[in-house]
Amino acid sequence: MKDFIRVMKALSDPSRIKIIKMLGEKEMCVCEMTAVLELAQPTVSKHMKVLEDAGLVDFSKQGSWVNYRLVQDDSNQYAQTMLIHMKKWLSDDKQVMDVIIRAKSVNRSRINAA
Amino acid sequence: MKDFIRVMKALSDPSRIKIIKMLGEKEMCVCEMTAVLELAQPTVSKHMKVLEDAGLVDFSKQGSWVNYRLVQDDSNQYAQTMLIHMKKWLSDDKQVMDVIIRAKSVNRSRINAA
DNA sequence: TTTACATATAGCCACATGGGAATATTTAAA
DNA sequence: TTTAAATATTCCCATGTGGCTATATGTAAA
Repeated sequence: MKDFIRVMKALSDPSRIKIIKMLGEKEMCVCEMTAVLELAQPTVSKHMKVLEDAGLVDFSKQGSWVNYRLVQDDSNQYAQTMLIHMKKWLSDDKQVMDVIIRAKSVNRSRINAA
Repeated sequence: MKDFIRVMKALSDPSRIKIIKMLGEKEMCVCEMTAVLELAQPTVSKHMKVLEDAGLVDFSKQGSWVNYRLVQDDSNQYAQTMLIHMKKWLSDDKQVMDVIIRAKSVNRSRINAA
């Protein structure tokens, strides 16, 4: 029950939905998601922890960057099933389309250059 | 986005999950669910409104009783898909099994007889 | 060892939400 | 029209949560 509810709660927030949809397109670091979502960096970090605890995302470290990606393995049935649905769902949502477009052009090495 | 999140939020609470699982077995009125869940009646009514707004349940009135049931039609894709998963998911959960057993023996005409 | 950058954590605030008691509303029976 | 039962609504409280700023931690380059 708790595992299931953790997944449902994780998917109950617009910012986290946007993150899931962006990660469906490509791996991203926290600073890239922060730039695209226009949220404070700690806010994004907190969201990533919620998603990770739910079994929806994991990450690999690359220098000081943390690359987040959607979980691939089948260790959490609820998370995996929901991720499969999320591939199709909300793809035509205005807010989602907007962040995906901006995610495509974001560049981690230029974020703080402006 | 809002429709989707409404469904996720509706499924983010243990009491509402128990209600969904019970309604998967049979239609129930508010007084029956109140008895089985051991919650106050207004609490159950409020949960039912959340589930209804999410497109997960609807009801028919029978005298002063309100019979709630899982939505059957396909008007809300997210709700329908989740209900299909819920048929299988959490069926072996201890809390869920407990309420289902008690739901089977509850009798609306005897609830206030004790 | 500084310095700079990326990320995480801690602490705070406003608001959402699950719970209950009290009360209003609805419906049928007396 | 009372009366009684089922349900919905209102109001309140404690807790959870998304947002932020400030700060700590980690990592690599100078």
